Formats: sequence, structure tokens, C-alpha cells
Amino acid sequence: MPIATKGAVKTMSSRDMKNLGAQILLSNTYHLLLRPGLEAMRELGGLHRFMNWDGPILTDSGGYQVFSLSKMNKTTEEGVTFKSHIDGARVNLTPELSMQMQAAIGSDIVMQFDDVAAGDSSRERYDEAMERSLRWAGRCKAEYSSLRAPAKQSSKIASSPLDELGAPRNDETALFAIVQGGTHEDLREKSARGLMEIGFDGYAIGGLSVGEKREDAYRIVKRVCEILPQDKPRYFMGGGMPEEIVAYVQMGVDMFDCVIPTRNARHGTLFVWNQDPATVDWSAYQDPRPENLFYDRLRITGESNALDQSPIDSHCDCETCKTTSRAYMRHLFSVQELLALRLATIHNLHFYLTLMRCLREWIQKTE
RNA sequence: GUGCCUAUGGUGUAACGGUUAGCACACGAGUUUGUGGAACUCGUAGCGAGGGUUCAACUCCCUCUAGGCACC
Repeated sequence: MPIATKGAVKTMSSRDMKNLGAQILLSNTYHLLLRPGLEAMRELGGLHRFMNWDGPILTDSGGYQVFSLSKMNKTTEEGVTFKSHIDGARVNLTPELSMQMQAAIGSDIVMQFDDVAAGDSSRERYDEAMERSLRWAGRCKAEYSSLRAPAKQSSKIASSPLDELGAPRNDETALFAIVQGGTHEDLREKSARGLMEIGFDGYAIGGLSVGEKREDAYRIVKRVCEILPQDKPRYFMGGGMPEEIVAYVQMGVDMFDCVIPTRNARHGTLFVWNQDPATVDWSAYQDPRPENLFYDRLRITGESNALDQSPIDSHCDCETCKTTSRAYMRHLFSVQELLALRLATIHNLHFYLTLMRCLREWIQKTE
């Protein structure tokens, strides 16, 4: 899932994302709650219509912002009090408000509001975050269920001249829970079983890629995937590097989101296939530290690209690679042309989407 | 021709008779994992040249060179 935190994948239009073949976008409850706000989002008819995107949208609940913006908030059992990073105003985000905002957004996949512990937390803190997330999961399901019936009617996308991307979606939505527990297998197990008892449409693995060792993340994902139901989607939140995704897919994870392709693109790091993606042996990437990767990271701003007129990625057929040499791309970054960010984003998203398509085909073939 | 002023990394600048000459930009390398921040970290690189005074000179003095200003 490419990330459209504030209702747009940075530098991309919804049509761009359609052209890239993106199937679903992730957006963020916390950011949209600050701007445009709950009432405005309701009045605007939800995010699909607002940003003219007719594919599915998954919304992060805001729980992660407690962690990533930890200097500006305070957590209690009731919820989290944020100090807005925009104007300093206090915002009280609770599981209930998160559900209401996600309903206003018209989210297709609603994430529970959770408590995320940092990667170097004590067992006590992991335990606390996991138990609180479990309690909040229950509150989220109750609120989600009460909102669902009325939300069904109001979230329908009216046809309008703006709706150029296709037919209105159906109104099926899903609520996903989030397994917490840090790097402790027993806490993870308790979390997963507790959430399954409540019952959700899908299960996410949260609280990883937050500073812990990769080996620990692999061990936890493997363990959690053994517990989670076979017939519900599993979603690894926030990661990761391409080889991590390959490994997690083999452990049974279905969905991913990550800022790496888009953020790295804007900072001049491009992902480049070092072999034909159609013939990669994906089974070679089950270890945390594989010996050889199937891609290279190209730092396009480097001087060595100054006169390099070769394509960015000879195995790629994205718009950028069809039109842009390494030298030109480096130049665009050097002179800070906005086009650099856009072309780089197109390529990195295409790389990640190609990776996921290849993995889907491979999994379908082997099953 | 005469007088005066100036000279510090690639560029623009700071400081001081006494620790390793500071800063910004540029350049280079790295980091980015449920995106507040086209962000962050690290690095390369300098006292115009020569002589003198001094325990010690980028700093004070002299000469030269280059640039600027004024006058004839």
C-alpha cells in the first residue's frame, strides 16, 4: 500500500496512482482529523470522493502517532491527548473518535486504535501497550459496529463529474485488529489470541520496525502467523525493505505499507533491480541477512551519475525509466527541480508494486 | 604616477598576539521501515607570497602580488 498520509501520495495524483497500478492506498486518521477535520470530512463525502480515488483505502488509526510524535502527547486509558503539530491545539484522540473519523473518511479497512511501544522498551512497557491495545480493540469494535449501519448510507459515493476513475465502490468495509507485544513471543501470543476471541476481519502485526533487531522481528512475525487464522488477511504494519517483505510473505503475511519507497525517492535513493524480477528465486530470502539481494540501492545524487546517460533501471518499464537517464535525474536533484521528486517516486513505487505483483504470482503458482 | 583600503576553504563571511581558525552555502558519503518536517548525521576543503618583530603572528611591521577607491 503506497502511503497517502494526508490524502495524497506525495507528488502523485490519484490518476498517477491508478496508472501505476496501485490497488489500495493507506491514509492517516490523525492527520486528516487535524485537517480538514471530522465535520469537514463528513461534509465532503469522505476521502474517496475528496481525492478522487475509487480504489480501497486503509486508514491507520492514529495509534502510531503516539509513538512517532511521542514528545507531543500523553496517553491514558481513555485515549491520547495530542498537541497538534500544526497549531499546538490539544486534540483528544480516543478509540471511539478514531472509529468516527475513519467512518467519516469512508475507510474500507479501518484499523483499531492501538498503543505502540518503542523498540527498546522494557517488558513491562510492552506488556502494558499490548494489554491496553487489547482493551482498546474491544472498544473499537463496539464503536465500529454502532457506526456501521448509518455510515453505510452516508458513505456512498454520489456520482459526480469529478468521479472519473470508475464506478462507485461497494460499501463493504473491514475492521482490523493489531497484534502488539514487542519482541516477546508470549505477549504476542496473548495479544493474538485475545484479539481473535473478540473477532476481527483481519489482523495486523504492529509495533515492529521500530528499532528492534531484524532477527527479532522475523521471529515474532513467524510466531504470530502460526497463530492467526488462515482465512483472514494478515497485515505487517510499516515495513519494510524489499527483502523483508519477501521474507514476511513467505511467513504468510498478505499486506504491507511502508514509507520507504516514497520517502527514499524524495531523498534520492532509488531501488534498482539487479536482475530480471520475473526470474528471481524468492525462496532465497528467508533469512534476516541474505547474502545477495535482488536489487541495488542507487544514490542518484552521487557525482558518479553526473554523465551517466544509461537508464536508471534497465529492468524497469516505468514512465521514469522510459524517459529519464541517470545523469538527467541527478541534475534534477542537483538543481532541486520538483520533477526529480515526482520521477523518483514513480520509479520507486513501480519497483515496490512490481515486487508485490511478482510475489503474488509466485505464491499463487506454488499453492 | 601618488595616496588610501582590502586580501581567511569552491563561494560568502567570523574571530583572535596564546588549545585543534568558527559559521553558512556548495561539494562528497551515509541514514531513512503504520511520513509533522525535499529531513537528519558525518566528511573534504582555508589564513595571497616573502621577510621581520615576538617565547608565540592569521592577527603587529615591511616588501611584493592582486583587486578596489580617490587624486594628478
